[in-house]
Amino acid sequence: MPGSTRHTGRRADALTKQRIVEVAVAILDADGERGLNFRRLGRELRTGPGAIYHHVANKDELLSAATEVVLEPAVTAADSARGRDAVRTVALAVFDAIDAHPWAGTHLSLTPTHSALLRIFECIGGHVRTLGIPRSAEFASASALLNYILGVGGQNAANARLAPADSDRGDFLTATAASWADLDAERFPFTRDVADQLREHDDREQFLAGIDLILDGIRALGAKR
Amino acid sequence: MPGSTRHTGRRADALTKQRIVEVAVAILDADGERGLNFRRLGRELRTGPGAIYHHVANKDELLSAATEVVLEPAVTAADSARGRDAVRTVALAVFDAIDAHPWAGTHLSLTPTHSALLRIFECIGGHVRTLGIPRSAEFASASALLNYILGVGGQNAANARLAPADSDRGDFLTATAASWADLDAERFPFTRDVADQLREHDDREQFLAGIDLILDGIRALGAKR
DNA sequence: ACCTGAACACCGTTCAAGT
DNA sequence: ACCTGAACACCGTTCAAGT
Repeated sequence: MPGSTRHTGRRADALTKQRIVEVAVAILDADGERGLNFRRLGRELRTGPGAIYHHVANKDELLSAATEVVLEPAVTAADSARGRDAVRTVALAVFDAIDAHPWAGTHLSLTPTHSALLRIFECIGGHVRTLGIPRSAEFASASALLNYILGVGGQNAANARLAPADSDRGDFLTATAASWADLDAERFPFTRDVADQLREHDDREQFLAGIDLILDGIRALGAKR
Repeated sequence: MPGSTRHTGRRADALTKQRIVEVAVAILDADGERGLNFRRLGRELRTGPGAIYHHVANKDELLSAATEVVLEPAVTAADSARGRDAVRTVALAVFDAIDAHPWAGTHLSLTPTHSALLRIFECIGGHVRTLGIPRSAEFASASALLNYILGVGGQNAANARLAPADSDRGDFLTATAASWADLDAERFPFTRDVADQLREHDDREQFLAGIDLILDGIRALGAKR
């Protein structure tokens, strides 16, 4: 029988960091960060809460490891994307990962030292370097792109918390757009006017438009030289 | 005697939402979000934790009110900034508020519905509207600016948590720069190279450089018409 | 060495009892 | 009407006892 063992202290389905993180990701995807705790994790892994600590140092490390798992496609994109679309490719990969796993966006926004960010930053920087801008502007340009990506990611994550996965996202947008259209005409003329655009916009497309604005701004630095 | 009262059920120094929020801001500034709890708040206000709930609905509302207070200069800037520097003015006001009160950056990143953001968005949008870009691009452009501002704010807040107020910020930057310079030369050529720039960069200046990149990108949209 | 789960510390929130 | 603080529910984390 595969996996059969005697009943020693160890379990047949040995607890590993990988299994713990997998279950954590499933809980996070189902119920968000609020749904994840060591008692529930223990229950789903058929053990006590203390056992988890033999494999992860604390909840923060667990969240980081879970974030690493769901950001894997983005990091892979970062390691291999080349050419003029490299930034758009990796940016979209990050966007999609956070869209599918909003809790990861929150964690990344709160954890600028996360190792995935370093590889994404490197990818962005490598591309920025091909644009022929002054050396002194490279760091700021790459940082601007990463900060924008994290900003959108954080907002997306927050919006996902407001409009839970099971609720209708269209209803949520419609309600927000309606409240914008109702704002005081004197104080909020712009916001009132763009209420329609909010209703019909595509998050992903708009995210890319922002990336393109920054890339255009960076290219303009090169042209000025 | 001013303020003297008999010892009825009410207190001489009546509990008000304003006083509660003031004390909360002081605690948050001193010890961050981790330092704020209802027991401590009660102690400093010479009452029990339950009394707070007569004036604020819960901790989230308390954090929002505290954020509102420290973002007041930014919101004022948003309501009055005019002309070509309007976006830079309001962006810097937000930056400075979060720099002085990092916990507010975290809360804003997590709360896209915060009323202060609406006024900042309106200010940004009003300026974007003067740039002569297609109507269809206005919403995305204003959103890009706000998302960038919130992204930087969130990162700043996270960095402040990593390098507490009392520690030397120069040491922190030096240590991070050193770790970047030590990265694998094959996999992280860009990050290694910009380690020096990290060491010497000015956060505020770099933040503005990013705002300018986006504004340049937006202006390019107008030129294309 | 790894697992177990009771216990500890801490915190948001509620509520019955007070004035 | 507002205040008080004990109590409840919940959770991260530790640790003595097990195998």
